[in-house]
Amino acid sequence: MARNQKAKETRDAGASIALLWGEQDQPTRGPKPSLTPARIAQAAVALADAEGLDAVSMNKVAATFDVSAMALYRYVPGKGELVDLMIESILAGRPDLSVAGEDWRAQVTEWARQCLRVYQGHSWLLAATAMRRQAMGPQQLGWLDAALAALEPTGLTAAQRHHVFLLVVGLVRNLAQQSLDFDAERDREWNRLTGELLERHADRFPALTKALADGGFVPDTDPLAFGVDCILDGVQALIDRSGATSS
Amino acid sequence: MARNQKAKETRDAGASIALLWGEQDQPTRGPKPSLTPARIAQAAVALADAEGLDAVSMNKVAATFDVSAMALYRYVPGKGELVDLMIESILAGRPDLSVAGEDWRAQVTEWARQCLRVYQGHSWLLAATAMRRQAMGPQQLGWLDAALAALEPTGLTAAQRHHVFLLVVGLVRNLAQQSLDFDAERDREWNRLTGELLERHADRFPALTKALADGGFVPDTDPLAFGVDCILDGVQALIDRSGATSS
DNA sequence: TTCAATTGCTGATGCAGTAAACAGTTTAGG
DNA sequence: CCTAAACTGTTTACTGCATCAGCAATTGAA
Repeated sequence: MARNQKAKETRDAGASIALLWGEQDQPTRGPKPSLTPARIAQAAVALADAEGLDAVSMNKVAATFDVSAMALYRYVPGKGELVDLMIESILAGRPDLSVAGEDWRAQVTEWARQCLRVYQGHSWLLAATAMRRQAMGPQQLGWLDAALAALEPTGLTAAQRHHVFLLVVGLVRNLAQQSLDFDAERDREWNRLTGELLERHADRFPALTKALADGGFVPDTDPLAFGVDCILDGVQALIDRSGATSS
Repeated sequence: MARNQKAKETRDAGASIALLWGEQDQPTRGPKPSLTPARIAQAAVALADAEGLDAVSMNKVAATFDVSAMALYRYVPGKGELVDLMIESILAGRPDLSVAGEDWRAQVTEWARQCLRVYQGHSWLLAATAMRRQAMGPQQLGWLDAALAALEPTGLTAAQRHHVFLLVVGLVRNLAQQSLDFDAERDREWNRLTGELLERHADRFPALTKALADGGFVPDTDPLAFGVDCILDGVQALIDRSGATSS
């Protein structure tokens, strides 16, 4: 029970992974393929960037190549795998943290900033990663590796570094979500109406009401820097503590 | 452009919100309605709990009441709004933080623990909240209010408290995601295969490889406590700093 | 040259959400 | 009391989706 996502994940796992890693022997006989998984993924990304994730259907993607929908299935097992490829596609290139110097805090901050940039540049990424299971391809692993590398000087255990990584990713995703909601003007109406309701039920939400009165949720500082600093101050405290313990 | 989610969110926003808040004047004339939005939402939740979010279709939900799919549209504008109701339904009841005493750290920790319990009890919640825009109903606002209230003793600004809230939610959601991936046995195969690939390309992922060798990502402590402590240590540092500034 | 492998196509299937029109039920207002 | 309006649930139908099955054309290996 609790078969959370798509129930039909029974398709050959090996094939999907080989696809993600680009490790499939191409055929010798037969007509030359006119497409590649990568090109298909690129087209899908362009479509999603322009019209949102819902606009990405096998038909529409195929249409950009003047090809029938079923042709895509010669390159990609199904739509889910296509989404995986899309994700890998926009994560291409491991983040470059060298601009942040040697300081691990600066490096983690830079990592978060670049990650956020990706999310903001592709508004569908949030939905896409939530839709699919945690199926990490090489590019995604590259980002993970970069973050863990930045955290190595902290001296934390692998598990601890992983937790910190999760904290930072969570922050980035939340900020991305937030900035998506923010400039969606059709949500203004919604916020206005909810605001009215909130006033009417102010007694049920005392802290929230007070917070709104206090200037509300308009960020006064760079939210990313704030969040990362908060996390990393916590990490620093952890380092100090374990250092004190071990000495 | 970048019309992230469903393109057809043009349906009357006022009606959806009235539905969420239960603020709709019920009719006098006509046959007595045999259903209520709340009962429909409950049935949908049961379905999602048992068979996953994908199993929640208007048809299946309607079938549990021996009613045609279209009958549901007399109570709910569309599927999106139904999902919103499902979310509100399982968040019913504001979290009770009194067991944690007066300490704000303990209260925030307790909030996170209860929140995580909800996510883990309803494996579809992650996907559902990611699918929908940030459309908070009263129950969701209640959780937000409780968190903000717990953070009031910190003396942080409203915006800062909101950021901390986002950090904690991000943490909880990541942990939920993680524990979902963990006990999904059909992902074992996937992890095994990816592990092999990773070994073969160890040079591309030095930090990751080393981390795996170091005992990997098996959590050695309570991940929730670790994350919350990390965040709250950061908050404490922030408090100390601003206290020093103002004095 | 022959044949097996491979590509891309057409057509069909099943399920999803939902719009429209309709038939039956209840109550407010004359 | 009676009619008209409001309301409920149904049937039918439309659109779009992912995907399966089978076919025709192409191409390298034998």
